[in-house]
Amino acid sequence: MDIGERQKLILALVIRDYIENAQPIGSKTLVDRYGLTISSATVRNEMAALTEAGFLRQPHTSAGREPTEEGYRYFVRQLMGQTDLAPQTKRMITHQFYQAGHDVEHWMRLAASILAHQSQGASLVTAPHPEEARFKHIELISTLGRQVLMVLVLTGGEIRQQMLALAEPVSQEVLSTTAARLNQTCQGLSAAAIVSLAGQMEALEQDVLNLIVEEMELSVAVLGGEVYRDGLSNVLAEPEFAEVELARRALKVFEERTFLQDLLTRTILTTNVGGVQVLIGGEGTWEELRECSIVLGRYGVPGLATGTLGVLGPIRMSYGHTISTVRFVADLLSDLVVDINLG
Amino acid sequence: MDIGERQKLILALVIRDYIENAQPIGSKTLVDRYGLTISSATVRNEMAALTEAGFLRQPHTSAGREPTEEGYRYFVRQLMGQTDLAPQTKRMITHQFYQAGHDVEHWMRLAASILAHQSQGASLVTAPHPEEARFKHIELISTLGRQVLMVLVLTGGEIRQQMLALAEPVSQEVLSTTAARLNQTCQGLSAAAIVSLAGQMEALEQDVLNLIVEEMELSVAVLGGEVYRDGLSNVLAEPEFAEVELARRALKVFEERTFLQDLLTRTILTTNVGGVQVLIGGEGTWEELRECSIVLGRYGVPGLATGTLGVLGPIRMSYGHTISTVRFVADLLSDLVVDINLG
DNA sequence: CCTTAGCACTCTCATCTTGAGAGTGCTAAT
DNA sequence: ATTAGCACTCTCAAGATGAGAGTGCTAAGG
Repeated sequence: MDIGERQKLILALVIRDYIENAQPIGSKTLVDRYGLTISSATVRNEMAALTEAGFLRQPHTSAGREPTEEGYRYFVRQLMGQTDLAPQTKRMITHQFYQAGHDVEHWMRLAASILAHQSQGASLVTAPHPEEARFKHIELISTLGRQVLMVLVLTGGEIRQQMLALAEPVSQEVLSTTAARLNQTCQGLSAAAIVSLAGQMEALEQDVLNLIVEEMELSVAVLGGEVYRDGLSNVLAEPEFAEVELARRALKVFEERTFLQDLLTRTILTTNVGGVQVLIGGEGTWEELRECSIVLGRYGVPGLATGTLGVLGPIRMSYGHTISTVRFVADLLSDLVVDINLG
Repeated sequence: MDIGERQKLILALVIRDYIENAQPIGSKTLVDRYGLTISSATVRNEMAALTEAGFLRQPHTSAGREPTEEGYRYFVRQLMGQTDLAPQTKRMITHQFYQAGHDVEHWMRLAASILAHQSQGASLVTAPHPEEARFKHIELISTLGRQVLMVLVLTGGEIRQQMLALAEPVSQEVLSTTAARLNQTCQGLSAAAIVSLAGQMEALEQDVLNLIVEEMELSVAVLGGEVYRDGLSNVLAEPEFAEVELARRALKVFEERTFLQDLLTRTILTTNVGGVQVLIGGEGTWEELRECSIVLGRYGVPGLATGTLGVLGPIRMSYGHTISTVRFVADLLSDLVVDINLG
């Protein structure tokens, strides 16, 4: 699918204009608006070729041209080139993270907020979780009664808490010694290894062990933890969602865990940490996202803990800026994961 | 503001019809549709009186009547009567909670999901947090390096985690003994009491103490913890939000923490646990919510830990069902808080 | 052979007109 | 007090119309 230099220029201009104005543009307007030194008739010919090639489209016989999904893909892959955030923007973002302290929850919210704000789209961030969970520390805390609170810390810094109902009340002392014993026994073990320890323990320890394994397995699930979202209302401001039904479907996708699960598992696997993937117009797979594009990134330390972050916007989004932002925030979050694990 | 019996009947019918059809209704249609034994002319007269009284309104000279905000308020307070969920619905909801185990995060998500689904609106649930935080337990866990993870458990079952950066590395053993000492010293104390302990400790303990106090104070803030949302896309399906700009503003309200903070602090204080409050059309205070109503409830155990839950929908929402649902789910969550604390 | 001026043609969109339908308020009769 | 009857008002959907934007094609020029 090779096209000439002049056609590339025209395609880029059409896309750039469409991203800004959300309206098809014709040959004459294009020449006038961007001061081209060729005539509109020439542009018309080139546009006809680009339409033939599947990069442009006419909504109706006598409107201008607008980019097709294929056109956007070509643009993002071949024409756009690497962009980077303005140093000033980077400083501002870094500063905000610096002020946020060391609370993971806080970082997640901040990341979602920054992504949403910078891209004027809806953002999504998943908490970092280990690709393979390993035991680090457990704590058992008695509440009033037979309920025990288990706090489980995994390598990668993830914390999971769960209630455990005992058959009969147990003192905090017994709980503490049990926890201490388990901390020693299970240190650094994987879920599978812990399972193999079963059978050689008394009832209380056995119960706790089962719960530990359960939580460790949940933790490895792609969408086990919390999902942080922001800027959902941004997408409603875009003119392509003037039709509410379209907006509703796009939002619904972002809201439902089952859908996100699907989306993330299918794309995450092919994305490396630090890499960014762009899904344009649902890529033929997701009907509900036909009017949307998604920029997904991954952060963290492979083998230790990773998370996903992304932005959803109209197809007509500003890819350069969004991709740079996702990449930059992903790098910052990766640093966080390193901090938690290595000080 | 007293109105006759027949007027009450007509007002109730208009509201009931408007909730169902989202369209103004005229005298003749009302008589036909509900098989009234009085003539349309009589209904016209009564409607004129209700309009005079401020309960009904005509969008334009020759449309039917629709309820005003004042009309809804009168309806909710005087006309509606107590409603309750169908036993079958209750069983279904209880069953779902029963299956969800004992994980607070899970309960919150489930509550939001059920509220959204039952009311066909957007729901919101805040995690339970103490009205006055008291120290219960602390745990210090060394990560690789000088970073220490502090896990703080408060009365009411709330757990807060925070990173602490030390000047120099400290072994897990030292951390454990420090934690043990603090657990003894601070047991059951309030933030204020812990502050007064300062000054008589070594550097490490002092650092941890400061962090504890900070977290305890955050915990008492109305919106300290996570906010769980669901069903945002539901409101977009309502015909009153065909105008996207309206929908966008309503969603934005639900999204921004600052706004929620405001909303909750102003209304929570006047709501008892188990009580339900209804805000209709922004109540003159919230311009962005002019097209919306909010049903807010509170759950938990006063003095121990409480949380808020609510539903946002169009003014034209089914108040009876929504209120019953909020009340029922609030009761279930209250049981959860009791469970956590009393086993 | 590539480029471009000129032109006839097409299609949308905003604006206007028009008539049916729904609803109202008033008056007079029951 | 209630209601039938009626003249009147206003909205809304369905055509009608014309300006504007854009296209493709042809033929002329470098």
